[in-house]
Amino acid sequence: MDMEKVYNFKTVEGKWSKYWVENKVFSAKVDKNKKPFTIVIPPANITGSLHMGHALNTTLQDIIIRFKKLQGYNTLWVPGTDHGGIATQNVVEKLLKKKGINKYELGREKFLEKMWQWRNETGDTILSQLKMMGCGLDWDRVAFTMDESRSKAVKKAFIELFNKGLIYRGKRLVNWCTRCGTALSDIEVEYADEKSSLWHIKYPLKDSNEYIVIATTRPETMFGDTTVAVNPDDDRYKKLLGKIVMLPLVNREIKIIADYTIDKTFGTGALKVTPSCDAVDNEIARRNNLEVIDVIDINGKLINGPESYKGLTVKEAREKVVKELEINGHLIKVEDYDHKVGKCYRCSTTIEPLMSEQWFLDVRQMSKKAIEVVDECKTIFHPESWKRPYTLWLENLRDWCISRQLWWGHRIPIYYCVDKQGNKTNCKPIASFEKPTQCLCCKGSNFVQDEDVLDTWFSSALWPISVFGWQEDKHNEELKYFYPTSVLATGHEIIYLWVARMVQFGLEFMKEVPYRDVFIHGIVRDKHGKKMSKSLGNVVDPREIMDNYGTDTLRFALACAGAPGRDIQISQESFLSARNFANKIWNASRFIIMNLEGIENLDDEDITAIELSDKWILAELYKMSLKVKKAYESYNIDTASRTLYDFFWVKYCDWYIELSKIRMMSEDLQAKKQVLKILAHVLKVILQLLSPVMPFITSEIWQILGEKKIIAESEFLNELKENDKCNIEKMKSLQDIIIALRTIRSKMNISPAQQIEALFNVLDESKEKVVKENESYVKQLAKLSSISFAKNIVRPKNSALAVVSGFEIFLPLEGLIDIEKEKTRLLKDLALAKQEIEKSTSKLQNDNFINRAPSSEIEKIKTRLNEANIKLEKVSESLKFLD
RNA sequence: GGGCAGUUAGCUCAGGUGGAAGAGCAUUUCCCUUACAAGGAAGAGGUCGCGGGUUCAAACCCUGCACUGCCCACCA
Repeated sequence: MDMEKVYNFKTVEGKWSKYWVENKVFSAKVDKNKKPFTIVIPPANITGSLHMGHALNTTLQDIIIRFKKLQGYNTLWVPGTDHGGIATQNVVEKLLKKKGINKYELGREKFLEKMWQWRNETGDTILSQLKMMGCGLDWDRVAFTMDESRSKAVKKAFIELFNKGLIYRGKRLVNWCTRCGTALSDIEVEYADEKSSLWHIKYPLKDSNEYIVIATTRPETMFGDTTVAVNPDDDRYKKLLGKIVMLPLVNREIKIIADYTIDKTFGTGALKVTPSCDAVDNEIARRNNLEVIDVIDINGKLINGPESYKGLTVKEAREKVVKELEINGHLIKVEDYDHKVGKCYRCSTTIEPLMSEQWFLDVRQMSKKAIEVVDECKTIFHPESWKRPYTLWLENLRDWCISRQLWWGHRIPIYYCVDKQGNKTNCKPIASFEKPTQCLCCKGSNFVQDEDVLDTWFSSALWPISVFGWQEDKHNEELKYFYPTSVLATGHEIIYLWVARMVQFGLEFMKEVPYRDVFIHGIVRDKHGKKMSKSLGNVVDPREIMDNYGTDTLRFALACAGAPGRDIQISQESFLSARNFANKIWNASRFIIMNLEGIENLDDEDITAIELSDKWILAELYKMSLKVKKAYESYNIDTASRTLYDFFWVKYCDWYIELSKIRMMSEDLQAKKQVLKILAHVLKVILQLLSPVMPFITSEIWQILGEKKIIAESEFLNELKENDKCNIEKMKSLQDIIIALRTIRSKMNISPAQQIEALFNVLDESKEKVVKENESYVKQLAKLSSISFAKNIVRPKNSALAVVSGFEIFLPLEGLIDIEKEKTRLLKDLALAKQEIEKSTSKLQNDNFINRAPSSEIEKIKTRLNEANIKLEKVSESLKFLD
């Protein structure tokens, strides 16, 4: 077998990603004899190309899917993309704008053609990137939130909800983005700090010289004021309640009323109430039956104010109002004031709250049920700490504004009856899949469809049921088998936008939660903890990492990067160790494979552990395997990855392979076969356990090892239940000796090529046997020419000393030893021993410790004290000779 | 204003149920020893944010506080 010295990921990765797709390795069918394990991918927006967030999200899901497949589940991971509503429309709008095309001039139909063209040309970019990443998705099931079937699901859901009376139309205060020209739901508004001013304005009382001062951040909305509100307990204003004030500049009469929500301590304690521009004010107006006067239109320009203001932008109007108030002496003072201003989550334009006719979804019942199922652990958050934010959000949720004044999206399946002139009649609108033929009220046959489209998250919320064909009429086997899905993996930024809504819709339409587990992972940040963004220029492009270091490297680095639920910081440097790990795997495997050449009949079935090192590595392997599997099961992907790394590098390579070298290269074919069997077995188990994280390199090596089934389709090898802890302890003694001797060699600068002899003075007879039996280990790894065991050995001149594992070891180093260095070393040892004696003694002299600590703990301390005492004695003795 | 996380070696982070502080990177010394220099061996580096408490024993449990980050919220 020809294996390069440095792992060449490029050829390996290309080969396997192609293989998995072409051979439909991850395709799944209903199979009632097998348990399903299902994940639906969070559908990426079609504007997207792979960024670190996707890379993390999909890596974690792929790890879970591949692990479950190895465990024998019928796994299914459904791929797909999202049409992405505003985000996508914005991208195409911008592209057209560059070409000088305006969407309104183009018209709805032509614009949608452009949208579809764009979607068809670039919308699958991210899917091909997921293939490159090796994601074990079922590529026969690619879904798109706006394909025919998913569109049907959206209509079906809308019609059902409408007919239940849960979807209603109403004029309400909504979040309006003047740039996107659409309403947004409450969660689509992001708040940003903005430096502004607080203007204190005099509102004069009618027929009086008195006035009340209000404080506002939005003076330009004053033309929509319908009252001034104060707290009923505010002594300053009690006498003014019910009085009339004259609204400055327009001299309209408005009343001073009391409302308990007014904060006496803020501003002047008096609030100008503009019900059409502010949610709080709107509430006050509702409670007090106040008039609502629109002052800002959907273009962000003033209406209904004085003639000279009409058509001004908010900014222009503000400047003008302030100036006029100042001239008229109404402006008392202007304070600097920082506050949060709502911004569109897609284009960052300042949101104007304004009155608008929209479709709303009544979420009260759905929210209640969505909270219940999480309380009852029908769906479990990992980590659990996300349960509370989820619940709190649902508890305070207001009805969902689901209509958007966009063109790209699912057009609302509502039809209005129109008369011959094309004007809407007063007949009841009809929710329907197709244009109705006859009006139920007036028997008319002319209809127009609602112009609006649905919030993109409406179709996302249906994802776990729509991908399994809930919308299709035929009896649905797939939905029954694969739903509820097993786990949803996502970052915490879309718990509200998406996760909660899927639970609501899943319960509403299926009477069953959409997934058993929700695995919330962190958001990828740069090495300074900043969110990655193009504007900050701190983006680490996963494709670049894949190109430079390989996909397995990217995946491993991400898998290790953080504990569940915590944001992770990642930098170029963090990929180096993963890259090195891949190379280490390659070379260790290459070494085993080289030695396997020409050896036949290596059967996993009859592995016999002959030596201590064999028993030890099998015991460690068993321990590690349990730990890794448990970690995968509980979504502790970082623990699984790190455990594998450590085991492979330290236990397997640094110790077991090193200890096995002699036998591996031995002339004795029996001995050689025996050790290679274990080496190969351990390697295979590691490869299997690691394959979910690093599927490429493990698949390749697995194949080179001669396995017929590919690793992804293999089943976990049985661990040899070698779990005798005794062997781990025995090995520990030997390792301690080896390390002690290596330390001396290193301190004395003895070249690795130079073999030295060692005299082992036995202090603890119980250890003698193990070390004697395995003295070759010590000789080999500490590079000794010979070891002689005896009792009461006299210290040879010019020798170095190690007191370890029940031995006093002398290394005669005539001509090599540096007496001063040895002295320093021993003095340090001595100090440590003294410290230990002090600590242990004081513990053992403490009656409370003796009475209350478990006996095993007391024994441990006694042993420690004993060893320290021996060390102290032997080291001081030795120091005398050095003078 | 609430809620949630975090604070451990120079940097990035691990540390189930409390019993002598760990890794990677960086750093020092030695070594191209026939798998790997993207490597091997050895070392240096930490009063585990601060103050109380519980306990024989606290990085870990309880309680204050400080700082950082995130999310939510109608102080105009």
